[in-house]
Amino acid sequence: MFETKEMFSKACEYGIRAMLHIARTSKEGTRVGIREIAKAIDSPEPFMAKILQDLSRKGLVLSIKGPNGGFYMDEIHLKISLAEIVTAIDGDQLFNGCGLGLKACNERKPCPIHYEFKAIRTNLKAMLQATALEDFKESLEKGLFHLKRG
Amino acid sequence: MFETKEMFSKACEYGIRAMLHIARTSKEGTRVGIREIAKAIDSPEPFMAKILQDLSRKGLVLSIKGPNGGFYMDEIHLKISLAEIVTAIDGDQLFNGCGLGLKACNERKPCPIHYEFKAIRTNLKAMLQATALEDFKESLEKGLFHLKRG
DNA sequence: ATAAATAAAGACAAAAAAGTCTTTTATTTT
DNA sequence: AAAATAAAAGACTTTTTTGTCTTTATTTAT
Repeated sequence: MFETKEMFSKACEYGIRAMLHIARTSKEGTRVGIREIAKAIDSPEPFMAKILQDLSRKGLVLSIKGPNGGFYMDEIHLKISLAEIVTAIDGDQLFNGCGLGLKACNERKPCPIHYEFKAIRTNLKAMLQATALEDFKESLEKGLFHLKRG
Repeated sequence: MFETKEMFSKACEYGIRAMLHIARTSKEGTRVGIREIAKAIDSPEPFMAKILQDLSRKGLVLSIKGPNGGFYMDEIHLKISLAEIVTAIDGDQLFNGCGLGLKACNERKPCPIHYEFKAIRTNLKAMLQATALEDFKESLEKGLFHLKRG
């Protein structure tokens, strides 16, 4: 009937993968264009453009227009955590919201799964906060991981 | 731009809340109708009907038509875990899927966050599997938790 | 038997997410 | 300056999810 709900939105999945790709290719003066990014991570090009433009507006990635333009990062951007990317694209409901969607859910007026869920969320957030783009740079360069769909 | 992605779908949130309400009101020979359920958990009535009919078809809850009809549970249903409800409505991607949406992601060909993510998923699944409807019955009857939106 | 109550089923509508296309703007190269 | 390249912006389309409405089937009470 419904089926297949994932942790992150498609936009967020593409966003994380694109950021990892840019981190991998980002060296001194190297920029990578949307076409190449989309090809590298196997995502729909115009949708990818929208997501990256959003991330660029929010300062998570740098870009310049024109020939030899494209997206790139400096040392500071490599320290961006997965949590920051997720928050920028999907918001913070995954980390802070009530599992049952109850607005008024809090310590004083908890939903049934409040305490169990809080632990999971905290855990998830901690993991994503502790994981920065640069942590993957080397292993991505060595080809130990893949970023393609299929 | 996008914002506010939650862990479960709306259908799943309503489904869990409705199941908790039925568990709470379900005593010998007591049935509860869709109208009352929707009111109790503050969900859209016709949408609630669709979700419950789906759960009923899948055997997670019992129902009978006609006067004094409605939804109810027996002892066995009270042992249903939150994981079973989530899987029935949202599927198992949350527990088994790749965080970055990569179909080919596995131990041999892992995505960058594969290992970190696996731990979270396992944790989440374990928590939801370990939590059954009957675990909330008493505290719900005592009014210690709430199931309303606002 | 008939009427009333209720879930089941399925068509329909609205909103949100995902994806595409076109035009504009900025930059570089010639 | 002009042409080419690439991101930015925004309108548009499609698909999925959420939500609504109407009709049908089943059960109970009268």
